[in-house]
Amino acid sequence: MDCETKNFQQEHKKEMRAVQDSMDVLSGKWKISIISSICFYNKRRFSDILNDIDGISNRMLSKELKELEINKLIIRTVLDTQPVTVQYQLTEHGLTLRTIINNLTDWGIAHRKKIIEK
Amino acid sequence: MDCETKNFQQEHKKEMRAVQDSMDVLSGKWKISIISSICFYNKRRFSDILNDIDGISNRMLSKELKELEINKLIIRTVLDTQPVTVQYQLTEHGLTLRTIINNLTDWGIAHRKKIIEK
DNA sequence: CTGAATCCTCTGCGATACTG
DNA sequence: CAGTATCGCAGAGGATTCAG
Repeated sequence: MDCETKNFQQEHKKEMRAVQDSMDVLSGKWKISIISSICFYNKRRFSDILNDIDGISNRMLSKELKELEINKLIIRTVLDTQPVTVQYQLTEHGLTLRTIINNLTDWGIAHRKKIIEK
Repeated sequence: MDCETKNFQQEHKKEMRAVQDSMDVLSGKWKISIISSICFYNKRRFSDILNDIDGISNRMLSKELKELEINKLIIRTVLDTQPVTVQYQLTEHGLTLRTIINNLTDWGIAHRKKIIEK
């Protein structure tokens, strides 16, 4: 393998790794949807997210939110209302996902059209 | 709930659904990586994809490729070499994922930096 | 309201081996 | 090389109940 070809390969290896790094944090059935919900509304309470996402259980939502918090993508804030409510918002780092969310939204709409028109 | 608030809510409901439509097709541990591999190289053979992605088994690759083909994201082409090789490439529709792939790549790189610097 | 805890089910996915 | 067939399991995820 000549040098050019080798560099070509390695360049893409790096990109592949980057994609996989993203997926490590974002993959799973719910993460993207949860982030989207918070992203669209800026701030969002637990029960609201629960309503936004069709089919998710509170058990799952709780677990996923915790992971997202550990990964520094969202911030959890307890409001001292009665009864207690909890608000989630994206961190600055989490906000950098906004582009991806928007792309996914657009693509989802386009994809649905594509499927229906068949 | 007043009318403005209601429209506000429904607008986002629609976006939420769009995101979920995307995820229906793209979620899972491997799909995005597979599409990325094909996307980066334009055309890619089975065994090459197998090498690009760390940890995937041929069983999984085969299954995922089939699903992507059903969803009209990739095209399978059998080349009459000896022994047979099979080439995959993105459809026009699949190519519209390029933006998302690129964003995921960039985000993955940024995220890794973020994690390491802590 | 926002979870944690428990229990149980189901399936995504890995390992391995075999075919054209 | 590009799959298919089988087997088996860990962990994802549902339902329900309890707690602060």
